[in-house]
Amino acid sequence: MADSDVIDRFTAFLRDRRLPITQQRLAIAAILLRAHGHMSADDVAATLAADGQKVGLATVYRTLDLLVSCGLAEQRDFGEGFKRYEPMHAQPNHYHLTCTVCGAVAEFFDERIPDIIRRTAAARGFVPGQHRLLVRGTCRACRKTPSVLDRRPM
Amino acid sequence: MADSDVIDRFTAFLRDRRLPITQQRLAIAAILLRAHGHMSADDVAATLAADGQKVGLATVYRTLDLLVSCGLAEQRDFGEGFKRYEPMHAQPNHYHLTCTVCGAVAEFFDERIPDIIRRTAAARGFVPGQHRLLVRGTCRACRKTPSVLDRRPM
DNA sequence: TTTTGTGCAAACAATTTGCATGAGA
DNA sequence: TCTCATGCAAATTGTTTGCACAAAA
Repeated sequence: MADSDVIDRFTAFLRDRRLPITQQRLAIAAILLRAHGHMSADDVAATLAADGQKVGLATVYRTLDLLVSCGLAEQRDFGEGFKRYEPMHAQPNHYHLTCTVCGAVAEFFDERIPDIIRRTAAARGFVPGQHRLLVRGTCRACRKTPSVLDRRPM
Repeated sequence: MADSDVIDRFTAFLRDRRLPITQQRLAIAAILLRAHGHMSADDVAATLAADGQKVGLATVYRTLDLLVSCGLAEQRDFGEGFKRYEPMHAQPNHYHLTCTVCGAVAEFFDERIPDIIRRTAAARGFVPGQHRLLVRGTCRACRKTPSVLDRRPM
């Protein structure tokens, strides 16, 4: 639950691999893991900069990779032309509703979906791994602006 | 059904907008629309080149955009770092099973999924537009190689 | 003959990499 | 002190754009 808990998991991971526990790594982990949204590498760097810490973008990318490797974060692609990183303390398996007007991302889960996938896959001899479901649309707040800007890849 | 049918729709679209019907446009449309898979811009250019026709990559991109605009193709992002284009003569709404070993893409559809989405969205005041479901895993043929290469964005 | 397209090369944006220097253990 | 990380700048990759020339209407 506590932030420090997650940071501890990260430091344990680093120690385990005999990798230095640097200020930058801790700062980046703190920013991403404390965030509720889905941040881009740039978002992380900007937050860091706003905080007075200047960390190179390359370091941000490298550290985000580490967080992904140890399972504390996941890379996401919403088809925006860049990637976002999602902290993994949330539900392990969930789907996304993204608003094409304001960019807000809401999450939901329905266990019927993995079930449908399991059956469909089994019927074709396909062994399913991860899956994702992305729904684009308009959130309650933006309802008035239906958004025709939906020519992005799915 | 016939290829020429789809090409006709494309030429009609061009004529309608008073846009020139060029050899390159016809060649690109023919290649993409005849394809069963999901091709990248590079794939299209390579096929064209193998055919003796040399068309600039920029033209390929521009024409693929046109095909998307007129609804004959859709842009897809499988998280590979580049985009693919899918001809739209197939089922209008379907989901993807992609093999992380060989890259094969299979399609399926299950009407319970749009249903679940409609209900979930309604419950939150979200107006759903398009949605997509992507399942990664291992296809029957590649079953023996479970693929640990799954650190790509979802 | 007047659009609009095409090809090429340069421009771009996100991400990665090489390398000299600096910080952790 | 030895290893590995960092920062910067250069390199890479997919895609887009500007512009002189060429093809379609």
